[in-house]
Amino acid sequence: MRVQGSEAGLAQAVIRRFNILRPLSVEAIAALEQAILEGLFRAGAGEDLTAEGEPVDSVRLLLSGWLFRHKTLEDGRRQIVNFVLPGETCDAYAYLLKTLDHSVTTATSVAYAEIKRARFEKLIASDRSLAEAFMCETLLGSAIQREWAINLGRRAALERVAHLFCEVYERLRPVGLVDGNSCSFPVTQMDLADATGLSVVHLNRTIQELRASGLITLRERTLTINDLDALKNAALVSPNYLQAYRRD
Amino acid sequence: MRVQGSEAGLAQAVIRRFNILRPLSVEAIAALEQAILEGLFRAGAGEDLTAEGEPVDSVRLLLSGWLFRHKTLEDGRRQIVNFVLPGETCDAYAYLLKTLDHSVTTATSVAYAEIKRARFEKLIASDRSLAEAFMCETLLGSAIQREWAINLGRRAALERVAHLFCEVYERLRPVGLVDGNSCSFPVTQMDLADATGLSVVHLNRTIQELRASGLITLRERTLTINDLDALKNAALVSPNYLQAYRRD
DNA sequence: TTCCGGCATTTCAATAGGTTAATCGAATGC
DNA sequence: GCATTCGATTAACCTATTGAAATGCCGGAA
Repeated sequence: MRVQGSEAGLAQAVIRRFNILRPLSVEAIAALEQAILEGLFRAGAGEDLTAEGEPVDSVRLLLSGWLFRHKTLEDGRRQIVNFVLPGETCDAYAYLLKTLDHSVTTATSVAYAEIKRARFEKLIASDRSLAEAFMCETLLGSAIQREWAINLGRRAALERVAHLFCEVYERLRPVGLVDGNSCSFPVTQMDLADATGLSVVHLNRTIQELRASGLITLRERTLTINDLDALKNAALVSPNYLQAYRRD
Repeated sequence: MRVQGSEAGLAQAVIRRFNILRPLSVEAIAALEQAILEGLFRAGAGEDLTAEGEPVDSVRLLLSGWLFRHKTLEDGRRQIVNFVLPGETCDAYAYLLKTLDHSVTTATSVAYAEIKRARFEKLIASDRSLAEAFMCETLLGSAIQREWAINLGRRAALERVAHLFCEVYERLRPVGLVDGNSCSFPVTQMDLADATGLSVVHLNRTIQELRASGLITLRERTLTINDLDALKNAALVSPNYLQAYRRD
């Protein structure tokens, strides 16, 4: 759905995030904002933005709401391979590949900006820092993806879930989407199970355990981390993979 | 170790691979080859090329041999998050991030080319296709990483191992490193366990099972896939994620 | 030749996590 | 108001995978 009317402020998460990745000049920010405002869209929860096997010809920037990147096996087993959180880029440069290897689906209702390939290439050609910021976005996505690999491959259930909570919290923080020690967490247990590679039943057991230990509160789609250090400890969080989110 | 003397042919895997990612002009190929020959190195098996937490200031192209990308938890649990195979790029653009989030270690003795950041940037600025090829390299790495996520999260032991075998075979094929239905597979069972998120014991059992079913032969560091279709079937291989390896 | 170390293999007991299915509450549609 | 659906929760049972430890194998060093 194409967005009508004034939407000032929507681009804030993106700009904030990009500014952390690379310090941007005033002109670069204006150019980015301009490109965003030219192609604003909204979608409801549970809609596919792109499906595995399709070609893509544009870049999307998520302004608000959450997306899932996921893949499904023939027999229906599904793995959410990553979340896309507000301010993050959906598929920078993906038009270079023939087709997408995974699907992207809205977890909530979302607002996003769509920048067509030609427009995007003009944009990054116009400013070096902007191009680098998009590149960082891609690299950071890869780093997160690798962390998910060790999460799925080597962490036990409790550690996995705890880790995911920590990661989401730390990814939301720099764009201003955490409120004290709470943040939105609009994900069903089924989705959470598919993100952590667990069964729904065991995921539920695991969440109970985290609740019982007092580390987190999770209700009404809101996650509260009662003791971040303790949670990170329980999750065996790696120190380096989200570094680029921090300013020097 | 800096390589001395004539090393013609070493760059073949890289050039072959890049040419598949993007058709390259004669000049681009020459420039790439030139850059490679300027910084040839070798290393023995088991050496760290870069360690987690270090900054990187160059791009590496693997000419021969295998590398592991891996991460380790505090208590020693290790996950190999990907292999780097001949012809593949180690860390294009990684100098944009502060530090590396994972370690890269040689699995075998290797030859690689190291291109310093400034040299690399000059190289990609000189030719659009070359820049795009490096970009594709990065994107393809991400796609593979996502496939590893579903492998670790949702495939059962036998499927996981079968999938890894298929993937490696398909990644080696386009650079000319498969011989009929065989390819080199210089990975100990311990490493393979760390790559598939299994214990060594269970990995061993799983390999026995694959052998017993006649799908593969694995001995003396050589993998033979007796029936590729059957193996892919057992692995529930996804159709799209390696697409870019194929020419149109 | 012998000793040694790295790797593969086997065994066996223990368990983390999966499967199935039933229940419950809240929200939604009619 | 009632039926329906969706998500969360619980229970009972089951099995895939782990962990520890011992054994065997092979190639290299002395």
